[in-house]
Amino acid sequence: MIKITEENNRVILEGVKDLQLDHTFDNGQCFRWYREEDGSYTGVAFGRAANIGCIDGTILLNDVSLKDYYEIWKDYLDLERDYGEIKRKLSEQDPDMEKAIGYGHGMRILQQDKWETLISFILSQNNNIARIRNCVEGLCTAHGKPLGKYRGKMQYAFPRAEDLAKLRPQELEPCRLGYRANYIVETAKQIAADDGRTLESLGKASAKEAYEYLLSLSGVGPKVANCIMLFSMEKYDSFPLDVWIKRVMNQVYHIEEGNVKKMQEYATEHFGAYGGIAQQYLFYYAREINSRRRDRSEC
DNA sequence: AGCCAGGCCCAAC
DNA sequence: GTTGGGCATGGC
Repeated sequence: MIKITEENNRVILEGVKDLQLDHTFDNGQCFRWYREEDGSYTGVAFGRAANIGCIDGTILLNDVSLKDYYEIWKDYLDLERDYGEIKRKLSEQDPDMEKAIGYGHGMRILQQDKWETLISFILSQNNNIARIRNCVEGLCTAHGKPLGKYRGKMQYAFPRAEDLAKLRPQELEPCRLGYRANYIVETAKQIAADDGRTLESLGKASAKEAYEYLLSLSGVGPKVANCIMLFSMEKYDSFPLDVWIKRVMNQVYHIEEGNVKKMQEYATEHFGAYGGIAQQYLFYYAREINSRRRDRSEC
């Protein structure tokens, strides 16, 4: 059980298991969290800026009220889910999965805002993570509501659909989104048309229903749709197949390169309801061992 | 300096 | 229904 205390505009969580900040914020599922010198992360979600740190296994939600903890951060960090159980089941599948989970053991799938996830992953196509972050930040700075200065930097909410829907693609040129600017404006129009109601309703819709609606949006194909369902709609059987995972499916599970259908079937058969979570452990592991980034041990 | 990136669209089969 | 070229941009 998590022990929750509040003091000095900060919420302290003791007894949180299976959460390591870099595994969660630096695994490619989100683009607006920045690592500080002390290993904490500063970012914006659902229109709130915050800093999240970890000392000796205790999670510190800095500049967070108890009210916001219950209304936003508890679910955002997916703290009600038992990842120990999920990891145990997935680890039984094969030694490579076990190894990937050992590597990213503190990863949790954030429950992000649907609209923000939609736009962010349209921007992700044929792009790299470092630049996706710049694209998202540029979009927020240019078109998001200012939230005031926080930790030495002006912070902005993610832009609203109705604001982006008013733009001409050309007006997004300063954000350097490339050809994706057209998709952003088109999709913003589609979402703003019913004030985002359909998009929001997809959380309770079937995976099939959500998938079909998402594919109807400009710039959303199978891979992006699966990311949106996994990272913002709690549809954990969604299995996004990007270039990294395709590589893993080929090299580790020996499925012919490009046989997407067989890859999806393999995921369904072996990882089932937690396919998307399995996919994220594999993604993080595959990328980390290929980037030999600096060691980041922490609690 | 090139290669490549959490792919999708659209035309041509 | 499947396949392949084209695609803006900049990190590395």
